[in-house]
Amino acid sequence: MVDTAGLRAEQIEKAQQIVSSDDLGFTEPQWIAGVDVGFEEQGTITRAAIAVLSYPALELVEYQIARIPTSLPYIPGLLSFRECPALVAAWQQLKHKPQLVFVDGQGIAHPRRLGVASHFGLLVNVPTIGVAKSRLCGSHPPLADVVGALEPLMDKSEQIGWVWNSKPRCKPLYISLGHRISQETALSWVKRCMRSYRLPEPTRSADAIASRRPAFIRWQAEHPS
DNA sequence: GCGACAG
DNA sequence: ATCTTGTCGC
Repeated sequence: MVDTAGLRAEQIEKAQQIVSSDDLGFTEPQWIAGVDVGFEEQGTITRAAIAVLSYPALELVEYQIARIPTSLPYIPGLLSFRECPALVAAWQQLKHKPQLVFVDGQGIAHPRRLGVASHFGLLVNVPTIGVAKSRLCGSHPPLADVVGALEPLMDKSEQIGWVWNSKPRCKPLYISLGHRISQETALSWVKRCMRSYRLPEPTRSADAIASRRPAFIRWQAEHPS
């Protein structure tokens, strides 16, 4: 089975290494990436995808896919151990190394402050932001029913992220710093990468590729190579 | 003890 | 996450 106690202990140690202040290494990034995973063969194969977009144009300039045997089932709180191996493999295939990465999942908005965005950022030493579609832990005041409504995501008295209405009539986004970025800066970069959809472009592109959405299949057909 | 629980 | 058609609302 899985040594969950050991993995949780590992998270507590690695969380100590997370840098929660701005250490971006850039003024204006040239490339921003989105990473996400999908599955094949009843989940036995994990398919990781990384979409590198130019900034500020937000156009896809490169993407890489890595397929790895799934080593762990999905266990709330231990998602990074299931997804990081494939994500790191895809990262190593990149020709264009992005200066900032958006990860589909939580950053420090995690029981032990090491969500997949933080764990991945630490493994490849790159600034990361966690953009999740639902909540893992923490609480927040009711969100006003208007676009742009924002509330801090709290755990006890500590702010671990933000809950933000990115689009009308859509569930909010749970945004938290992953690594080498402050929570304020993380939120500002998510806002700067929005293009009228619920999810920011880097995340949307990565999801389209990882899950083989029609949008990506079409893009692929139009771009020979 | 009971419920909650990223993807 | 993944399996999937139509359908409701802007």
